[in-house]
Amino acid sequence: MTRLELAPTGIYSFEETSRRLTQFEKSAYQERDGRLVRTLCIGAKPIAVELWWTGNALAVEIGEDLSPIEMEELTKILRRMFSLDVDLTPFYHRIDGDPDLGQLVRERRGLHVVLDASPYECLIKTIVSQQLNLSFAGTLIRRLIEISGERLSHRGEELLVFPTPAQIAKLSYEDLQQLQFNRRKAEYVIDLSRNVVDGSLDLGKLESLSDDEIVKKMLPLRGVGRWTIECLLLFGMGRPDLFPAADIGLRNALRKVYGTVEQPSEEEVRRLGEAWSPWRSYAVFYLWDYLSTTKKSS
DNA sequence: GGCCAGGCTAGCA
DNA sequence: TGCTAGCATGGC
Repeated sequence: MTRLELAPTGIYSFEETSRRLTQFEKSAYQERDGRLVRTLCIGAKPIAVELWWTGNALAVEIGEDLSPIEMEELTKILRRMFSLDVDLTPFYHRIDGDPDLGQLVRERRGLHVVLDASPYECLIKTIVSQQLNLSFAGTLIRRLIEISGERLSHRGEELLVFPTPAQIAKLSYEDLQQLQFNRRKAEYVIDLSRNVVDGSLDLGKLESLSDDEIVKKMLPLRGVGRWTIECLLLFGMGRPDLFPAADIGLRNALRKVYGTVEQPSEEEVRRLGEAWSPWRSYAVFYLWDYLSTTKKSS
């Protein structure tokens, strides 16, 4: 057995941060005895990790012994995924005086973005989610993992591991259509995975590129539009200054914040966003959270 | 029952 | 180059 404690940099609320995981990431995170349980891959080796908060650090427990190199890798993965090194102090200073966003940001103090385990996982989940309500999107993602992902036994329970590109590449379009994917979406997900497998798409190379370079590189891929790339940059790579101005959820959130009847246009949203640079990703993230935690009205 | 979902592509003008 | 129907189904 291995145990770690990872302290955050700056203000961090695990309560706020994990709330979203149990609400929107049910296919990846499960709650067991006050801990979050999920699978992760260290290199190619899948392991089950249990996570909880000690009061000032993220505690991690793994049911097996890891080598020092694996420990180092796991630490790196978790610090990145849970944004433990993202100090939000400058963001809070920037937003505190904002008459419209100030309050909703204060109410979520310490809420951090939790990244997907890899850019590939993020891309697949984002493509599946396009144009669907989040609840149904979650159902489709779970079904995809169930038919193609590996199983891992943990405390007498079976946990699912997010499939590798090779595992999804092996599926047929009809396999996914049977899960209620539409034909095109089935093609996007499988074709993209096949591109990763045959080496024509190297997602590992994205890390060294700028946001704009990544947009240029990814846009020609079928099924990948601007919104999808913005989500990849935000939730797959943790880039801090993304603003998906066309996003319907963001526009709904802003309509609610400003109490307007009509949704703001993409252009208006973009202009509003400029005030929150270079922290636009967190402004969007808090607005999305605001939208999903307040009742729908008008 | 109808319209909208944290979009995107292909086909048409 | 710009516009829009169609997608597959759940949720409200």
